[in-house]
Amino acid sequence: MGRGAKSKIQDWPLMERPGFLARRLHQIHVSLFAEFSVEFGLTPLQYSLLSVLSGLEETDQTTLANRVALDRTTTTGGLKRLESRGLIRRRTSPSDRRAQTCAITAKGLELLDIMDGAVKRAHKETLQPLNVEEQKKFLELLCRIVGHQEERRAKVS
Amino acid sequence: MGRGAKSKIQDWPLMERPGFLARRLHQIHVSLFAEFSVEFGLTPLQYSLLSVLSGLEETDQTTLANRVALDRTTTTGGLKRLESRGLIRRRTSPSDRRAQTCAITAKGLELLDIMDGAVKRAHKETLQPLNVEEQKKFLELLCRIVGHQEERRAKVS
DNA sequence: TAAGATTGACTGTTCAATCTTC
DNA sequence: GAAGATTGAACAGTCAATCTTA
Repeated sequence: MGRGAKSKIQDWPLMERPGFLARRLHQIHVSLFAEFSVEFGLTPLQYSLLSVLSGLEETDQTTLANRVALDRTTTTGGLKRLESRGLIRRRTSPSDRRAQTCAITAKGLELLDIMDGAVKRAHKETLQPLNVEEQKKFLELLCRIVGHQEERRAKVS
Repeated sequence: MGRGAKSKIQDWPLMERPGFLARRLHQIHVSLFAEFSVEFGLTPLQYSLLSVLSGLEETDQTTLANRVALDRTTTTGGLKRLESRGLIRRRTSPSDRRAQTCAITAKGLELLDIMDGAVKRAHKETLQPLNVEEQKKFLELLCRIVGHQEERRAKVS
């Protein structure tokens, strides 16, 4: 039972590796999102930021980054692109001059409203190969993985 | 039943949106992969390329890109990084002077061997929040989604 | 013309370093 | 010093344009 006796990883098909499948799933959704909503010029990330902002009052960037589970740097980049299109506004926090706060604009709310149907279709289409029960089960399991790993991350950092 | 009667997307929690969860799952795996194998300096993508190459003879880049479901440009980038570390070698195809072929080197095979355990742990840890049956079910559903969407992609292009 | 690859541009992602403010 | 943000570097991913060769 020395080393070499167990199967090597190159004998493990890509389609059975969780990491590979995770990358593909993400890739597929981004592709479908683009397909359904190219004309709006928002990426899934930018859309997430905008839709979360729509449910919040003026918020500082760190809080927002945590909400969408993003690096602060990535958040800054996305917000800058949204700001340049007038979909959000940013300013220095009046209570803490280190902090930047941001809020959605009327134009941003309007775009969200217009995109609503296309975005829902993109999400739906991602799971389309499964039947309704399977979709429910899949989302439940996926949600548990993400939820637990978030706790894990919280412990580590 | 006019527009506005149905629930807006901002009332749809991120943790129930397939696209958001897909991004998070991928993010989590990349993070775990890094955690278990920083010392080897390979990313999951580079590892995929290397491990697929280990099971193939000298292969042209387009074939390899299709195998790992990657854009040709992304593949080129990854291969260049592997080549610069001497883990693979590339050359112009003798049969078609437009094509580049690549093959793994002894050094590449050796690295794969050393990394084997860490990589398996990273994949395993990604699904750790689920019990064994759930993991099996989850992978099965995930695999079906990716498989079907691949057929879809094939049809479109 | 079409196929293979590369380049450049833009976005996303993380990390380290830095700057400002607390 | 610590907490906010930004900048720069490196890698990943896609697309359009270009170059070479078939």
